[in-house]
Amino acid sequence: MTARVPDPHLGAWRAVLSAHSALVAAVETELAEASLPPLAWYDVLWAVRRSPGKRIRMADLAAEVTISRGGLTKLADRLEKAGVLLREAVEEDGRGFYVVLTPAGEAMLRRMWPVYARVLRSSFVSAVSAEEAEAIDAGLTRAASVAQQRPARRKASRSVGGSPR
Amino acid sequence: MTARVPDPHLGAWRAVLSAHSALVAAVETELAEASLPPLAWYDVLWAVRRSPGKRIRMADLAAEVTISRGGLTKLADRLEKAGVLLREAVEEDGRGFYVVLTPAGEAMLRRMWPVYARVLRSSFVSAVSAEEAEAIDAGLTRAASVAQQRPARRKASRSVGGSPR
DNA sequence: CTCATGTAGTTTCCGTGACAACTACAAGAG
DNA sequence: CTCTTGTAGTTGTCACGGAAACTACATGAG
Repeated sequence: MTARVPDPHLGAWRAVLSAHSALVAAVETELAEASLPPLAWYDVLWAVRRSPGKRIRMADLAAEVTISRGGLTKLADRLEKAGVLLREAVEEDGRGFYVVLTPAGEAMLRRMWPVYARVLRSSFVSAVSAEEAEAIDAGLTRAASVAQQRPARRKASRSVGGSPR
Repeated sequence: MTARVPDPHLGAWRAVLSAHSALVAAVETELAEASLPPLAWYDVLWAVRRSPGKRIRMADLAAEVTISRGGLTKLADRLEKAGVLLREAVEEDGRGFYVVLTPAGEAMLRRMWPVYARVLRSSFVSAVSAEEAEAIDAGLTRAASVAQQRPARRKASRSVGGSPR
């Protein structure tokens, strides 16, 4: 029953799981305490903000934030209702929309990032050395890309964070 | 208020997020293809199995698998209905239950692990060097433990001013 | 013993996301 | 053109999990 996964790797994988859940939970908690929206909103806003032209098609956005297209439609509905983004019809393609941020959306991003960053600094930066960070980045980026090759079928979870600017 | 997070750490955090989502998705896919239950079931079964005496209280189990108590009640209901676990009343405490595995539960675990392990080997072990694995384990385990200190709501955190106890 | 308070687990209600069916438009073949 | 097939996005349905109210039992003060 001990299917061979080397101990160091098994330990590393467990660490990934617990760091992920602990940090995401911490970020969500801090955002909620600051009366800010959940991390999912940040992911979407940030994905739009960093896209070329600061606009992005729904399907591409869904891929960016690793959510289903149907799920994104509803998430975007909420964001639009909150006034932080807009859907603009695409001239050349009558089926599609560009998602763009409103000024309120940009502002929201600027309010969320410091909270996110504070958690990262206090829990992640403080606990991980620069060398470890390099190793984590290198190893896990490779693993993620290998794992993504083989999405026999899909499913998803959360995505990336970064600094707005 | 440009909350700065060092680049290596930011990159590492992004890598954690994408590796987590890609690998979890891959495992879920493979489990589904093998007509096996989702990862959440594995987590529960495995947590029970590795507990001292191979039994564990509901609340402790909830903490182990990072799920709310209410959520665990329902998950355990499904598992129990599937015949893979049982709730045994605790003699000394009329409120509580021990969760224990049935033989079918042990068998389920033995069928699930090879699938899980296969994905880990093909996506994680193959992409991550032993040294990187060590660094990932060390760094992320530390980060997780630091992060876990804080997601709990502001309790009597008398960190300031007064003398402790 | 009795009462107040705390704890274990369950239940109710609600928000969210996956999946598949569906609508509208696009694009290439003939 | 027109037909077929493919793609973008939305909608309906469903399963799952969180939060808080709730029940039953435990425990310590008096």
